[in-house]
Amino acid sequence: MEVNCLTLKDLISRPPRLDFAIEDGENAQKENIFVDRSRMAPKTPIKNEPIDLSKQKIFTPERNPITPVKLVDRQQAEPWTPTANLKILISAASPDIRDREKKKGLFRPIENKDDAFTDSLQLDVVDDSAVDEFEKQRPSRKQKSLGLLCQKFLARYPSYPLSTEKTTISLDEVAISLGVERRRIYDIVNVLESLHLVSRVAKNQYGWHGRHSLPKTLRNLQRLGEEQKYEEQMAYLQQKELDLIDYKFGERRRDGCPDSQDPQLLDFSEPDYPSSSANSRKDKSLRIMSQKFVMLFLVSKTKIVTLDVAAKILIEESQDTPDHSKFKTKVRRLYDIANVLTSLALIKKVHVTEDRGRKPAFKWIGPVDFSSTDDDLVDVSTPVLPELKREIYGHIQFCPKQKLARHGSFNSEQASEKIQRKVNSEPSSPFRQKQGSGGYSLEIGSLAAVYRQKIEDISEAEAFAGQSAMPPSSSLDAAAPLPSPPVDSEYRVSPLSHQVLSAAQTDLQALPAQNGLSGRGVVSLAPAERRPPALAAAQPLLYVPPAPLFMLCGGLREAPSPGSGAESAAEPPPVPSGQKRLSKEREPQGEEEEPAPKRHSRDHEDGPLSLVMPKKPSDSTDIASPKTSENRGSAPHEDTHMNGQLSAAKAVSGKATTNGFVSSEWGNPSRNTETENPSKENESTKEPSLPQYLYVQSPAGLNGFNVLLSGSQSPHAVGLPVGPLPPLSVPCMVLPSPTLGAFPVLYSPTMPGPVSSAPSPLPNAGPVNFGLPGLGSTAHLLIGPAALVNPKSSTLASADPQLQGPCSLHLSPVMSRSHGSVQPGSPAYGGHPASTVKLQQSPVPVTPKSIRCTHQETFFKTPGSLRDPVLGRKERNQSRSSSSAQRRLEIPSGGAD
DNA sequence: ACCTCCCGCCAAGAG
DNA sequence: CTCTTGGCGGGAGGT
Repeated sequence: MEVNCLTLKDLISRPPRLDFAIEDGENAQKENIFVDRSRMAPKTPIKNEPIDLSKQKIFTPERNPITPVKLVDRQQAEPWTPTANLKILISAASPDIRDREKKKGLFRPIENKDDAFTDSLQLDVVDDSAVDEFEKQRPSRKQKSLGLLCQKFLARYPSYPLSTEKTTISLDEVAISLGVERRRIYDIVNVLESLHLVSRVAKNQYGWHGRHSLPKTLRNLQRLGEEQKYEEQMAYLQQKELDLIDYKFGERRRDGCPDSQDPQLLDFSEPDYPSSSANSRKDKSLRIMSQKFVMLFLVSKTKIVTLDVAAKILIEESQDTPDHSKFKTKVRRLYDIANVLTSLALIKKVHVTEDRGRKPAFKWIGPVDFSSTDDDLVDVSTPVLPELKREIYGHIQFCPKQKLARHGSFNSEQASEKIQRKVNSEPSSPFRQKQGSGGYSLEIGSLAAVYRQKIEDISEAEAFAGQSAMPPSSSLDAAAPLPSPPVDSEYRVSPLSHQVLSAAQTDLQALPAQNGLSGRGVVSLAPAERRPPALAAAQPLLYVPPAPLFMLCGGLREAPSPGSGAESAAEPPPVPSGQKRLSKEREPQGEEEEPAPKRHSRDHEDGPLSLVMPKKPSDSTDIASPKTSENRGSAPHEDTHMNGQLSAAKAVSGKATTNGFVSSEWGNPSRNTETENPSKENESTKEPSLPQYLYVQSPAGLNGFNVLLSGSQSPHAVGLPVGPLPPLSVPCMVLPSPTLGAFPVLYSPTMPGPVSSAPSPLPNAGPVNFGLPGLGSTAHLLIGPAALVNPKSSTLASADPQLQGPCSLHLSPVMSRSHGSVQPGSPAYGGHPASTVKLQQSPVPVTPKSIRCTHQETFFKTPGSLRDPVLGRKERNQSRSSSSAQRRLEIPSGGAD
């Protein structure tokens, strides 16, 4: 509270101008802000007002000539955005944290400027030094870029929301929250919609689907692109001068595939997608352009598309007369689209040098192999949980024989076959074969083999329903949610002592499993029955389920909690306990996806491998009492699955029953940043500490799988109290050594028993969260691509789910390279898919957002409800009133509210 | 000078 | 008619 007061003061004291610029990172970003500054007073007051309000948000009422009222509305309480408040509080609470945050800012890549900016601002404010800085900091054009905005946007939602969750996106809210005009949001949403990441639900409302269907969508687009013969067109254009070519194109197009189809095409995957009516304005929509643009990449052998070629093709298709202005316009649009795609870590900027010179181009860095989709996998994995399918894909899991048997759907062989089939099949996609797929396939194949063996071995084992999913192309998508296996008990780990683990951290491999285990931790493969009751906290034990389980997944993103968006806004409620908050914050944002170039850069800084705890948004309360339930098993798989994730998050927040696992990491280093500050928060939360893992080399019974036990992370760092460890809470990871190579592992501490229905979003947690079915709620393994340790790549794996995904799967070299190549600065943080994280590096949880969850969720989720909240209404009204100015968003409320 | 692409006008669409 | 969407392109920041 005090902090808040201070903040206000500071703000007030500042020169008015500064205020504008500053605000939250969010606000800062607004285009409006700048505009306002320059124009404010003189020019259109009306329009400006809203803006001003938002910007000024409370702090500088006086300043605002225009809209004093709002100030009133806003309570004094909210000098800043909630997020800002949180940050402030945090910093006030801990100088260390503050420092860390600062560091982060420094580390952050350019893209993160916003965040950095925000952070710095806040910090500055606190410090008082600020003014100058403000001025300096005023958001640059880049800070206001669509790509950055998109990252923030993505950060609010889980890449792989639980199927059960329905996240709705209120454009108004988002715009407000992000501090931009709605128009900008349309641009983002349109592109996302083209990939079916979102779908329009109603006016001003979109539903968030996440990346679950991305592979499928891409596959469809690829197919369409092939049908359209885009590859040929591109090749043709590239060879010849665009100008000359044009007309030819037209001819070809007609022959080949009708453009008209395009709109339809869009529909393919999701129902929501309203088919666009034919020649309406919509035909030219950004959505369609986006799909076509993506198709070009998917069809291209080089995976590189130059904007001029893309523009040409688009113009052709649109049958517009190819005049120069049209071309220019197309290119502008392509940049818009490219920015969003870059934020999704699907493409990255490159330059192609040709005779003519350097041409702007983009390279596809997203998933290349879409072959394995959920469908098949579904069968394998889930007779039980149909729903999981979606969530699953991209993940490989092992299913206990029993379950399978139970369902009667198949036996181990079948399962393995399916997997392999999946992997191998798909002749249809050239890409996969071509690119990295080879490596990928191999891996999968080996995994499948392993899987099969395991299954056989397991006969006795307990069952848990596992789903085995192949990692589809999606693997690239970083954040695939792990299906958590629900359940139960089979795998338990007792917490390991930190010390022991710490040793491991440094060099996992150095420690033979045996060694490590012998002392404190024992790894035993035991069926559930066997598993001993909870161990004393001090002694860590690892039980390994008889069958190996595992695997990899894309990122985990669990919770879709909309909350992320709330970040700024959501935060409002004072954080009850610092701990809780922290834990929450850590949450990466969903965004995992995100893309965030920044992420990687940051990531490494702290954590070695990190675990990512999903934070659980809403249930902070729960958190407190972790229920370590050893037995969560009872829960249905679905539940478990969800729970697992949630639980993990909770656990984290909760203090991780375990030892502080929670704090340590956030897994997502890369996660972007997202929106606001979250990153800061997270960081603060995070610990620099190393990840502690105990590496056990293929313990007997594991068939070559290596087990990583997470050491506790230094809870202290986070400030989380180290609670008694719940007996089972030790997270562990089992990796097939040979096959997988080093993966970053993220694990979530055990979850508190109950899984809240509301999933917590782990936005950025890059790492994948696994729930081992056997484990019970307690043990969840998260593997974050970022987290993955790859000896080879020094780069940090970005937390990004997206990035991660690939990593975990072992992208083809090509892919990895490309990622690596990604410019750090570029928004495409995604760049390091391949990168394996060094152990030392822990992915830094980038996303602070987690904190908000609870509040946020509500905030975001129910737009309708949200709106009601004062702010929303006001804003709307205002905006509308201002409607004359058509679009200005009024952000007065400052989203924060 | 060229690449990028922010910004917001203003019209099509939706309700 | 009001409000939502979003095409469009001027013009400015970045290199």
